[in-house]
Amino acid sequence: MAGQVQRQTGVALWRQIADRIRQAISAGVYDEAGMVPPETVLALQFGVNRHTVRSAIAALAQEGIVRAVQGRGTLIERKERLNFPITRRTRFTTGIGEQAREMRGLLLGHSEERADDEVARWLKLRPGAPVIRMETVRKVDNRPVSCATAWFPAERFAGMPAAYEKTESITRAFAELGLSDYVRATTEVTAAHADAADLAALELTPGAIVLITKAMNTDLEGAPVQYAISRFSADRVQFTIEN
Amino acid sequence: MAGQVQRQTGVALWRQIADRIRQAISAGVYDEAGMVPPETVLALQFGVNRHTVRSAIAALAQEGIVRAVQGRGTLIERKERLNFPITRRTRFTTGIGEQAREMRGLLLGHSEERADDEVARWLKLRPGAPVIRMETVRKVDNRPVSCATAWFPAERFAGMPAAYEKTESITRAFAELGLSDYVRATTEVTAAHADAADLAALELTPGAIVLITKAMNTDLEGAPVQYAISRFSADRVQFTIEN
DNA sequence: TTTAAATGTCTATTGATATAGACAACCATA
DNA sequence: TATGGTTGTCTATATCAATAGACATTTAAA
Repeated sequence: MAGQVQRQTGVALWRQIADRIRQAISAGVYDEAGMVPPETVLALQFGVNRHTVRSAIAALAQEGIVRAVQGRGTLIERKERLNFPITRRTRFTTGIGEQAREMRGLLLGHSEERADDEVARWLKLRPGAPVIRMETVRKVDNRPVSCATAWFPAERFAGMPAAYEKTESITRAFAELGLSDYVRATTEVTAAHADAADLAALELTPGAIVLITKAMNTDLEGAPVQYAISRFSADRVQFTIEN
Repeated sequence: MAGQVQRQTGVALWRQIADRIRQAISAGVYDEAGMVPPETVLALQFGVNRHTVRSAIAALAQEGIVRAVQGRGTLIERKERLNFPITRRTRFTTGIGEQAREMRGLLLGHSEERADDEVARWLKLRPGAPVIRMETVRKVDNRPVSCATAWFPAERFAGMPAAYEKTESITRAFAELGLSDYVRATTEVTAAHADAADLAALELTPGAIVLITKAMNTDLEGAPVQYAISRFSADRVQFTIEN
């Protein structure tokens, strides 16, 4: 927690400080006390005014990460960061495992459309081939952790939206459609600032970071069955790649 | 490029716009013209004043990504985003492949110290066991793309810093020390805002995003030989996981 | 050589960000 | 029940960020 905060960078001090505190909480720096240091201490630490620290804490409170109690201090409410293993057998539903009590996928919308160049390349279709597109949000313990756009070959998986809405899981939806097993072929990972759609879907505060994956799943014969662009809240998620 | 820009988020509009334009350049959106759209067009697109766009472009010019020429327009100078495959045989040096002309690792500093709990857990040592720590920066075509802290078991790899400084590569340094082959066992990926150290080491502008990996390499018998925390400039890098 | 289109510069104004200080309200505990 | 430590609220001020408009300067092409 040594590095100082930076001015005139286009990123407000209160936001930089909020990010730093969030990270410290997540790293377990304040585990012993179970609360964040007093505002005056933080102000001294970061070399800013107490009011600036208060803005940062207000933002964290808005996210539900801390709760300030007058007279006592600022309590840590939540510090988890979910871990997603990325392997040949990556599945959202089972990947969570025992890290949470409940997980579900919600279908926001879907349509049948023609594959653009990117989708066609990943699904190994010709551009213009019919595909099913699904917009989904995945929630863990009722908190959204990722939103995704997924494409499926239309001929083979016409019933996908209905099956997903019923089962709330890609794995189970595939099973309903007769595909009992599939494997993760490729995953690309990048990061960016959350855009407006992310903020809404993931209930984030502006300036948040999202981890973005572009993933392709195939059946056991190697034929692509799904291409998906998923956006994960970087505060709530990390990936683990086991080779 | 549809999503609008967001106000009162602690991230200045000019910075959000700079990030968006940088990403668009990197994605090849402007490849045809070889230049960024006129300021007035961008202002309309983002729904902001032309002066705000100018601030964003000034920041990108400072990074050396674009060059504004009066009367002509804003030319794109540089648009790379390096791809790093993460596999069982992940190596920084060879992973770059033909994406660049030259790559080198620079040793910033090193020390022998005792393993803390985290390092001990990853290297499968007892806490307090002696380890070599190295701080490095990796450059591709003379531009820094990542900085890393790496730990090695001290008994086995005492000569690591010297070997790395000489060979500028982990793989070659291991070879010098008698380890001819190794494999990537685990990689964790997260993202965060760049901190002060990142900004300096990676020559970033404040507010930038870094992709963070925690990686463990083992020898062919499965014994850990290296644990490293690397921080990559998210603008310059993406990861690909092939399963 | 003219013209259109683009970036560069200047002034002025408004709102968000940050600092500064003072004091109120609340909590735990000595 | 005091007291010290903490968060909450208020006022005031300075600086940065963003908008608005006008006009100069440069380039490429008609």
